Amino acid sequence: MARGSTRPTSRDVARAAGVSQAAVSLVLGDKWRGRVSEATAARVRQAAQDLGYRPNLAARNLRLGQARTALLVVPALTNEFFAAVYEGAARIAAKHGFGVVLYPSPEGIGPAPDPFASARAALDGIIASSMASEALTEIRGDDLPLVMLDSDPADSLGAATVNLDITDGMHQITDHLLTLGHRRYLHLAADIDSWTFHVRARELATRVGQAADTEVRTAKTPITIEGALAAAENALNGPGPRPTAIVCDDDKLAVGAYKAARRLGLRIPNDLSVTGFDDLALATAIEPELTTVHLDAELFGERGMTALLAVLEGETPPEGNIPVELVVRGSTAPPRPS
Amino acid sequence: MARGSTRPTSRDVARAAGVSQAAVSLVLGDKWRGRVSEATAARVRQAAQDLGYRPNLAARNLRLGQARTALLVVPALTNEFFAAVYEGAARIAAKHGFGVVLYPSPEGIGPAPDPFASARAALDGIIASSMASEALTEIRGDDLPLVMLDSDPADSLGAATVNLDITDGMHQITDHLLTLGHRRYLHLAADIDSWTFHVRARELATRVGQAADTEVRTAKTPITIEGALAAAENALNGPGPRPTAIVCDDDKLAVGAYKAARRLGLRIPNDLSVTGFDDLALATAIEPELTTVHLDAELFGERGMTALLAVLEGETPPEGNIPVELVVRGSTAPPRPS
DNA sequence: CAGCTGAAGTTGTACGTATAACCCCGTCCG
DNA sequence: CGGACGGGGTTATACGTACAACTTCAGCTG
Repeated sequence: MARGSTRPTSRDVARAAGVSQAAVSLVLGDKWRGRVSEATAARVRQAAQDLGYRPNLAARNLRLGQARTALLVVPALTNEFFAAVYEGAARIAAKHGFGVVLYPSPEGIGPAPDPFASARAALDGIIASSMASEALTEIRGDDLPLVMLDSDPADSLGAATVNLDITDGMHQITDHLLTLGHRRYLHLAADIDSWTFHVRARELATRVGQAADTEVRTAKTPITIEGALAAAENALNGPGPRPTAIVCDDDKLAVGAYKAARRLGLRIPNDLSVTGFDDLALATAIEPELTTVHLDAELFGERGMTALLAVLEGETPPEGNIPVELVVRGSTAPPRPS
Repeated sequence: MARGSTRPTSRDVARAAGVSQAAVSLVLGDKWRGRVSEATAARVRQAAQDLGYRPNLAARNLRLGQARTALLVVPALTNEFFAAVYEGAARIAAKHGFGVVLYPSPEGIGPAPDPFASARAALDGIIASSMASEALTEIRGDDLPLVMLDSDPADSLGAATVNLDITDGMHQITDHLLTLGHRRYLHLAADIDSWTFHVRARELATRVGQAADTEVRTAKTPITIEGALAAAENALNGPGPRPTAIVCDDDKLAVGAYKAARRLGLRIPNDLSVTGFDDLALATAIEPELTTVHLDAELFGERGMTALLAVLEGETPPEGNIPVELVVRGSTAPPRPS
């Protein structure tokens, strides 16, 4: 681990500037007004510059008893949505001199080998996205401040929660499809026991159920294109009259639905309408472009970090869901008259 | 920043177990063989468990003079490719008790407000992916160990480099298309001054140029679907006989090519062959599925971290490019006989 | 039984920083 | 002219850990 010549410390800077180490700390910490003369301050800054001095973060954190670092726990970073959440969170964090370190889920990296590795970075707080709380308690020390994204506000154990307005998103989708005249639905559902997906299923069922002569079939699948393809094809081939619209829990599932439709010779949107959820890059890559609910993932991350910072300051984080918006593209149309 | 009751320290554990702080450090650091009795060791571990003790990383890092943390610099995390690079790097890092912290490019987060924020975490080394070195020098202290991914081995200023075998990837593509019989090519090129993209252009030109009666047109575009669409449409409408194959620097650009083809009423692959590069999730989402070069991004990240660890140990990192593989799907076919 | 050895600890210190508490000296006021 | 005051610093200390150097004592050997 030999780092050639050891890095200069504040003491080295002090020596070079002909002052005490404390003075260096004062100047560089911007707390020198009325304590150090303008001239010496300038000398110190120059010396720091010349030596290429960088403060030792470990020492600073130790002294201050805080790390200015938050942990973001996400299921999978390769999902564009969570990458955007990270970027939003990191942007706000940077504004406050905080860093964000990632823990891409127990699956992605494996559980920490020993109990200490889980505390890899010194942490001030945790933002957990779409996570079951069991996995969390291992990471969370005893009482690390916690903000939960995308989780049931009802049982978040006192942790602050930030959510997208999923409910409204589902309402917008169903209203759109009902207005177009669809009556027979297939719900291509993510096979994950998670709050958001529960909400989606529930809202879809009740909302559609309020109209007359409607029917909702459900097919569960892991969130992969192949899984969705198989599930959709299977469900579309099922008995009884074929659904005219597929509501997918996720854009990726919609891609599977597209492929199933193609296999069965159904044209989208003429023979079959398909909707997604998330509005990932995928949505506009496929043909026809996907009608889906746009989620502002970056804003989601920003709000999460804002909430965490509030908690750290002892304030109550702001309430309120983040609005979402249905984006109507080419994958939905009125059902073919039978 | 009040964290209710302060966390227990090794001294608290010592008190609880009736030993000295040093003994705690020994036991928990697994260096106690022949220094502490089995019985006391057990008592210490129990006490640590009971108190929920987590060592203070800042203090440990300060003591050891190392952070066990690497910085990964990537252009944009929302690009699935770089997210995968991260996961690979993080996996290897975790195995060695290292953490990985991200710096998603000057663009993504903005330059660090003050020179110190750039050193947010205490770092042992840097892995920079697809970056110009200017942006780096600001972050890199004076002599932080550096590994460069996806950069010109010839002018990496002594830093270790790890690369995918881009050259071979381009050869595989061109050989595939030449064998199919294509003679007129459009190169949809990323408008970025970066090593990889230079290599791609160069290899395409020379390789295709070696065959008789061939022609390569180039259209530059930013890496966005809309940009690629515009560039491709424009180029396809250009004067002279129309290209029969579009070679794209990137899968995302291929999506633009698909859209251009659709607009012009050209069917893929019958009227027009299209190839990508990267093999992102996009590649199998679009129809027909894209013939592209598969890059193992995770392995790329793993190799990058392995190289960095080697440098940190004072060893010479392993050489050799990572092999890539052409995946032939449905977007390429022999050109229509004219 | 003096001296040595090894087990089982303990004491002490250093890492680099931030800051509280102190100090010195020139000025100004009463 | 004594003392209060403030500008411009300095000295000393603590944060929590890891580890080198020391201590203590029981058991053994010659």
